[in-house]
Amino acid sequence: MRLSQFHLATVKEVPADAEIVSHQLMLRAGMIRRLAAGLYIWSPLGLRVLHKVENVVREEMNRAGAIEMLMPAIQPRELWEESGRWDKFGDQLLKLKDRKQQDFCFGPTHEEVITDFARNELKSYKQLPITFYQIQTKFRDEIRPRFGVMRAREFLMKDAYSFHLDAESLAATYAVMYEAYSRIFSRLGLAFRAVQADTGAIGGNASHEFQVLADSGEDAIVFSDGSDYAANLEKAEALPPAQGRPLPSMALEMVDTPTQRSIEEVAALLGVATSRCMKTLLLRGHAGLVALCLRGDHTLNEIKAAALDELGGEVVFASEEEVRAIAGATIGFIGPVRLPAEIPVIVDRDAAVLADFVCGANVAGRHFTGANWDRDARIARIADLRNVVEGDSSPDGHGVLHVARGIEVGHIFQLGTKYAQAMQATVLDDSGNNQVMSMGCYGIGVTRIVAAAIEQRHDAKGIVWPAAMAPWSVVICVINSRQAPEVGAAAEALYQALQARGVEVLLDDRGLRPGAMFADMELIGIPHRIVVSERGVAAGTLEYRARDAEISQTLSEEQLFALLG
RNA sequence: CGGGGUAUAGCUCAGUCUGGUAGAGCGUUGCGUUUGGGACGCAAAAGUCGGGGGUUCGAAUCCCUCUACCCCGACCA
Repeated sequence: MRLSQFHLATVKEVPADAEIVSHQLMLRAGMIRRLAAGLYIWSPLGLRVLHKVENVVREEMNRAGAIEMLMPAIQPRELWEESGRWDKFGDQLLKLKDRKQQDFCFGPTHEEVITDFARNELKSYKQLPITFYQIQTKFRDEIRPRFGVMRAREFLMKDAYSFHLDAESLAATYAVMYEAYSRIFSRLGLAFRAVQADTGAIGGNASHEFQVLADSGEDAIVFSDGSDYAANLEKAEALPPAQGRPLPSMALEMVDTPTQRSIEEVAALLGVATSRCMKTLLLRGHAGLVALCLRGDHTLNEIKAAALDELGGEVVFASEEEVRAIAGATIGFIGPVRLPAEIPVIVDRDAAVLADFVCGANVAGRHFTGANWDRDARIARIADLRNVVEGDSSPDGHGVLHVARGIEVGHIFQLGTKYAQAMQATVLDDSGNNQVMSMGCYGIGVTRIVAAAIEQRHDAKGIVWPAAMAPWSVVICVINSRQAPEVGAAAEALYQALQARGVEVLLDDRGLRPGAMFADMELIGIPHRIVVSERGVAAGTLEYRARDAEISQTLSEEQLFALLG
């Protein structure tokens, strides 16, 4: 590509609302332009990168035996009524009406459509297992789109769906997809981890997320240093503590804590560690309030809490009024001691082995010291309620957990029969009986990968693309060809020679001053740069510099060809 | 949806408190000089000051209202 014939739209300044590096650099490099909240135009440059990602994904899906197809972005309401998600999906589902006032939605995902397709097309167990996939635009009306293309409302996704006669076959394909995903992210040159995940809204059994490691990531992931255990923070189990609860050694005593409402303030006032304080949270359960107790230095895991029978699926904190009415104190002075008997106290495993702890007295401005379970407060039940922290034992018993940030770029699920059952997708088995098919689903956020790659690979000058994602492999920068025609001719010859070898080459023939040219090429992250100038032409050598190198080197044409393969 | 904020030239922003002829840098156009790390000179184009309403002799500025966008919390590829 001759740059003079392309539309490169780099800018020096960047809108103040671009918060993370990838968003800023994509804007500065001119890869994307915002159209509306969560909607982005992909410029010619951006599209080249997007296509690179798409092609790697496509190649690996094909290699794994999946078959490409394409489903409509717009889907009829009836299908979503069948699965029960028309209402359940919530406001993220963009609903539309056509001219006849019939209801449709813009697909946020395609389980319904593919299951409908499968029940019509698949009649016999002999057609199974089979995996379909598409690379297609999704729309989710996110509550808060942000970080540019990282969390946009409209985005490109590769979604695959597999169909099986039984769970064993599903597990086998799941393993194949797991491998395919690992290959994809490796080929794209990304540092990533596959972690065990909560199945969330999509539902089902086993599930893994593929997380690109980046400090700006929105997800917390944990992994063991003594095994290959890795999980989303939401999912990671906090093991019961090794030691049991010591015997009480202090008497229960009420102390004044007039303005100290937070654990930190109370601990500081009383001169005790936050780990000796009891954090008591009042939640609204389906049969009245429920108290959850955690050690003061631990945080509630809302996924674990939501799964408690008493809460039934969601975590809703009690209002200030409810707290005051029941416990006689405002938030900040709540504790398990002398709580009304109708409020069950569910205690975290680590909180349950505390003795002589500090807790709210259920009286405004007062806390207890020397509180002890059984003697002073009832335990209705002990459960795993907290988020694991750095240094906890790994749930598999090997090693210690570490916490990192990640960007979720892929997610695979064993859905089981959830959708096939609801939509009656059945096949005949080998004894002629109808069997509900088992399903797997496998998503990759194609657009998000582009942003995640930049988060991981950039420097002060701009993007540093991994080879597989670069819009062009090499750029030829031509210096002052207007006054030195032999320079232009040499650059043109090299351009032709590289093209003939199948190298994706960009010729910067814009006639800019060198500084401006170099800055642009570094911003957009071209991995290899050749400078053609009067002195190089005179010497018969090429000046080469890798994007991630500090200095240039002099190469012969043969050496360059060898380098670029 | 709750809480906070922003809206002025293509972009980044000043001007708003204290009402009085619309500003800067970058970018763009033309001419000239330049050509190894975002050049320089001269000239120029470019604004319904987010929309609507009000107060006033006079509104970017004060008041009301609507809209869009952004940030902090719950969702997800």
